[in-house]
Amino acid sequence: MNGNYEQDAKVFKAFCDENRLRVLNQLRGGEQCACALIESLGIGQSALSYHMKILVESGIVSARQEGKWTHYSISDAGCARAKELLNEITTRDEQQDSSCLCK
Amino acid sequence: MNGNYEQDAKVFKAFCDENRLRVLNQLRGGEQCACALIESLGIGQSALSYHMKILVESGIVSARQEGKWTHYSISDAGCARAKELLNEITTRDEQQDSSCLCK
DNA sequence: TCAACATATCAAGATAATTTGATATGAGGT
DNA sequence: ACCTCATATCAAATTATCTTGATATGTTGA
Repeated sequence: MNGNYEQDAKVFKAFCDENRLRVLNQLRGGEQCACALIESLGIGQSALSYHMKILVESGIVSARQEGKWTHYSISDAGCARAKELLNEITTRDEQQDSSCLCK
Repeated sequence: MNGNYEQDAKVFKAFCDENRLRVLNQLRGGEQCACALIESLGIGQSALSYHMKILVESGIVSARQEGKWTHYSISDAGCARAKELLNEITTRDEQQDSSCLCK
């Protein structure tokens, strides 16, 4: 763990909201434009935009502009990074000693 | 993806708060009791208890009572579950068709 | 049983995240 | 240039999360 908890927390924020999980689930089928997401999630345009911004900034989703449409897709690099992070966070660190002083 | 987004989001909430990431990082060194965590994180007793509850309920941490002390440790099963989930969420689903109707 | 301690819970306030509606930006077509 | 459409941004209201201090619960040892 590198110590920049704020940055790491940001990555996982992608996954800790129901609407964002719904978006991600839909993107598992492949690239989608905003209009398709709005329709199938039954969410306001403004709310979707808000969540997509968080997803893109976390690195988990990438956005591609095509004329007036924005197409979103899951970013392999971003996901790989998230998996690495999760591994790191949950793997024992032999450098640390665990001696608990209480008792 | 199973569709219970609320439950899945709960798992990732373990990782999206700075203080919880600090706790997890410290637990990578092995089991720790609450008093050790309070001291090294410089956090109030009540606040730690709040965060530990979230961590335990997410399944990522397990608690072991020993007399008046509670010892916390990273749960291998919970972490495995989180990794599975993350994999599922970020893996392409061939069942879904990705046709985007716009344009 | 009582006092001391560790942790949990509660209620209040503080802060942050989310939703909504209104407006801004920017692309395409006329 | 103008109009329309897709998306982004903003401000306000709502809701969720986090912190703090006070109190409750449960354990240990005298």
